[in-house]
This record gives sequence, structure tokens and C-alpha cells, in this order.
Amino acid sequence: MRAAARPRPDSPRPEPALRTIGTVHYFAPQQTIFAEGEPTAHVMLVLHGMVRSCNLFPDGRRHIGAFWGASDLFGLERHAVYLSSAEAVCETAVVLYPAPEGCCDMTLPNDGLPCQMLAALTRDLDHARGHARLLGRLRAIEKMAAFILECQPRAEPGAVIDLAMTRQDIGDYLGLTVETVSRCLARLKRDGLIDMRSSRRVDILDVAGQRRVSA
Amino acid sequence: MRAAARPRPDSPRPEPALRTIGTVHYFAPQQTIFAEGEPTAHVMLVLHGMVRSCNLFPDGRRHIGAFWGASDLFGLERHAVYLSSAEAVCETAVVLYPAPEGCCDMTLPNDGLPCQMLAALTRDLDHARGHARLLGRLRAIEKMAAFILECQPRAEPGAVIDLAMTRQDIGDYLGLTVETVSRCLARLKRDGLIDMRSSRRVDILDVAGQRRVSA
DNA sequence: CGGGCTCTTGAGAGCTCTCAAAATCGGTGG
DNA sequence: CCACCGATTTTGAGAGCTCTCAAGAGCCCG
Repeated sequence: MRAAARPRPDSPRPEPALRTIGTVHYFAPQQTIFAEGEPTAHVMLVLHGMVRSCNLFPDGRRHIGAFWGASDLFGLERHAVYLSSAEAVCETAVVLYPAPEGCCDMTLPNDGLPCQMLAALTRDLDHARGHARLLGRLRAIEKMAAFILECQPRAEPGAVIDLAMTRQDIGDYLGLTVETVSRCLARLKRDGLIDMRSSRRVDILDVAGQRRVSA
Repeated sequence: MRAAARPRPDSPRPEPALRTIGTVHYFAPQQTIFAEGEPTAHVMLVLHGMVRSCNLFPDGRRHIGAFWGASDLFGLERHAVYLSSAEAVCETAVVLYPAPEGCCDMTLPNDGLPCQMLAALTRDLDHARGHARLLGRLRAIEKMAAFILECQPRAEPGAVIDLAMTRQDIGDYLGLTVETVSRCLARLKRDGLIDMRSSRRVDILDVAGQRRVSA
């Protein structure tokens, strides 16, 4: 496993209302926050760092469904158990809230589901649909370009991305192997769309080109 | 385009409460119910037939995000416009309800979102996540087996599936080409997991084998 | 300086796609 | 009822993209 990353400076706080009832927990790189099949107990908010949502196949294949960063709410599974594991990608701080009444039980009336959680739910839905579209119909180089744009929503020439995840993580998110991820990044660099000062630091040079490539 | 399929016998009715405020609409095969980018106006329930949710790429590639069948609620986009098109796969009847207050506007308080719609939202989320996992990490033959199982949740030896969709639809849903879909079905048949009386009629012979193949 | 990861790069294999053509099916019109 | 027509499905052959396997380079840390 990868060595521990350096702790990061504090990120924006969650709104006071939630903050007062939650407890902050810290996780080391690769540490499991909750595991697939575990009973749902908490809803969580990322303070800083990064969390990956993943599933493991019996034969070792891994699928990463999403990366959650600062201010993302996650763990809102409306089932009795989590359907995916959540793991810290790097040094990560998370606020845990007890799961609200009726939030995880589909059989109860749910008129009281907090607005913020409903927003998280719909955001997750949009993301999952977009992810499926990417996985189903883009080729490797297009997936890679789309991933970079997803990492930096306000993409503009000169924008710099600090990747917290490994090539393996990226591959398991994009449905590719480590080698293909590496080759695609090399190609984007060769074509002048990005630059890489180090393997974890991506400079966006040509946003229009990225969008063109990402289909 | 494919010629019109025969109308099907009636399906189970939606619960009375919803039925009284909706209006029933009929759609011919391939007919568009709503298009990507159109303002959201209705939430819909399938009475009978089948609806596909899809996105078209500029270069002609198509992605199908889901198939909705009898008693499925759809069109609940929490945006001002639909993000995918909905099209009838075969002769289809749908009940249209006016979109409830606050249902499509993320900026309003949403404590009143009807329970049934919240259930549809979480069902869609689970489905989209599962779909992404399938698209990202399964090979063609595994996707095909998983699709067949998905078509027939109560799969058991002897179960018969009537496919309303074409090979092209299946391919665009599984991230495969028509030819690969056809070849995979042929292989499942050759291996004794399914039988096919006609191209649209699949008999499940070996459920355990299917599950094994679908990973 | 050495050990263990991660990342990159190369070569070849394999799976899926592309292109093409034949077979099948369903509907239409004679 | 049969022939025809278009669409769908199947099947084959070859190309191409991504994966697998392997080795080397880079980096961090002890």
C-alpha cells in the first residue's frame, strides 16, 4: 500500500446546523470508513481529503463508483446495509452524523428527509448516470479527458489538478487498466492538452481540446 | 425503423390515488415521450409496454441508461430540463402526472417530496450504480448474462423472457455492438444456459450458470 | 543506499469492433 | 397463399483497441 500522504490544510466547514451534531473522524490513506454489507449507521461529510466508493468482485476485479471530496455528503444509502465500501484515498477528515429517522428505511414515510440529503441523492443519481454513460460509450482516451475535466469543474488553461488517487484508482473508476491510464495521460501530454510536472500533478493546457476529445 | 408491435394486454393499474389525477397517453414503437433538453413538465408511470432512457452523442453513438416497464415511475428529473430522452420501445401506455411542487426545483425546500417519488429516486440511483459497475468491469458475455437475469428478477429454470427491445437497444444498454450481443446470446445458448425459440424469446435453462457467468 | 511502491513503456495476445454478406422475420401487396 | 421488401439478426473475416505480461525508471522513506 501507498505511504501516508501529508495532512492537508483545513477545508471549508459544513454549515453550523449539521456541524454541531456530528463528530469528526480522521482516516489514514487506504483506511476503510465503512464496508460493503455493513449495517448503515451514519451519513458523512468530507471535511478534507478524498474518499472512494468501491466494490470488489470475487475474482479481485475492483470497481470505483465515485470519488468524494471536501464538502461532499456520502453514505446516504437507503438500505439496511451499505452496498459499497468507502475508503480514504489519502489523509482524510470526515464528520459523522447519525442517520436521520426514516432515512435508511424505505418502508417508512419519508416526507421528512432533510433537504440537503435529497440534494445529495439527486447529485449522486446524476453522477451515476453520467458515469454509466462514460463507461458504456467512451473509449480510453475520451474517458481520460472526461476524468480530468471532472476533477476540475472550473477548467481553464493553467488550471492545476492535484490527484490524490493512484493510477490504479483512476483505472478502476474509468474501467481501464493502470497501463492504459498511464498511456492515455502520456498521449494527452504528447498532444499538448495537458502537462505533468509530476505523476500526480496535471496542468490543463487546452480545455477546448479536452472537451473535444471527451466527446 | 421497426414495424409496430402488437398491443399488449392490460397491466396492473397504479394505485387509485395517483391514477385519478393522471392522464393516460399511448405511444407507438420508437416514438419519443420526451427529449433531452426539453423542460421537465411531467412525472410518468408505465402502464404497459416499455420505455428506454437514452442519450445521443454528436457522432451518433447512443447510450441507453435504463429500460422502464410496467409500474415503473420515470421522468422524475430534479432539473429544469430532462437530461435524457425517453422513447417507447414498443406499443406503450403511460400515465402523465403534473410534476409536483418543488419536485423539479433543487432550490426549493423539498420536505414534501412524495414518498413514492423518493422511492423511485433511490431505485434509480441503485440501478445507475449497478449499471456503471456492469459497464466498467464486466466482459461482454458477463454483461449479457447479467442483462438476462435483470430482465427476469424471479429467474428460475423454465422462466421465459419476452424481449421488447432490439439487439441494438441491448447493445446500447450494455456498451456493446449488435454483433457482439448476438454472438454472446449464441454462446449462452451453445453452452446450455439459455434457449431461444425466436430472437425475442429467451428461455432460461441454468440460473446458477447465469449467475456464475455474470460475476 | 536499499526496499517497496508507483508509474511508465514495450511487445504480443485477446477481446470486441468494423465491415460485409447471408439468413430470418414480419408485414404488404398481388 | 405466396412473393417481395425492408428491417433485424446472425455469422464470418480481419482490424484495432485495450489488456496481459514483463521490465525498467522514478520516488519516498527508512
